[in-house]
Amino acid sequence: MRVLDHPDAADVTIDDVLRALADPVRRKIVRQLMTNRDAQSCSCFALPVGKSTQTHHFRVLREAGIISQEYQGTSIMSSLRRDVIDERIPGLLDAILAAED
Amino acid sequence: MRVLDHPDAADVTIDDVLRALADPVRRKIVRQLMTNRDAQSCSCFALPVGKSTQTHHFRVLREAGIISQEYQGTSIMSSLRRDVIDERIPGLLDAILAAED
DNA sequence: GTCGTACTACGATCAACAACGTACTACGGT
DNA sequence: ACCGTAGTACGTTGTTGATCGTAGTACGAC
Repeated sequence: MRVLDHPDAADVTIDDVLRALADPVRRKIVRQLMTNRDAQSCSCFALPVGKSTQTHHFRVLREAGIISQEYQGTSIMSSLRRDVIDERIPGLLDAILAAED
Repeated sequence: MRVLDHPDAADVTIDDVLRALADPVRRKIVRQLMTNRDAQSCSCFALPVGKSTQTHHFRVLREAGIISQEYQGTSIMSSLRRDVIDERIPGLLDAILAAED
């Protein structure tokens, strides 16, 4: 069972977070994770890019500290690290969710 | 007297705004404009990049609708379009200002 | 008009990044 | 053991973007 590593809350930088959120595909992922609060597998997201590109975007989000991912069978369940982002940049996620894309 | 054009509030997209704010130099400009509320000339900003690069960053911010700029003599006075951003993406600027960079 | 200041325009370079396809791994089910 | 599913890894391509330097413009002051 592979394990993915996630940055500690203290290592989450506003720079990484904003760079990660400056892409519409990744914002779509985040928005879906905010509205459906449960962890979801990557294939639950109808993204307009190929599979390997999806992998890339999920990794960017994970490495920025925005989502957490853990293996569950052949799937990876992703969920929002709301506590972390709300601690580091309070209000950011809500502001982005509220604004229509 | 040259005139610079600015996007209408309605044309300001979250995509452009987030892309613009995903750069530390541009965030520094925005943060300074938020704390010193008056319009300031480009040379008031101690930015760690060359002059032509500064021009580039100011233009990105202006074209994203985040700042307005107008000529005043040989200088260009820049100010934050707080009303526009607060209308389009309420809470975003405050969230970014509050978070330490 | 001449000079200095403030900024722009243009062209170049280099790094970052989004996207893809193919080949691969890991796991569950049969 | 075999197959299918879910996702990764790797190498590549094309685009965007940050940076710079140099040359140029526009204005104010003298």
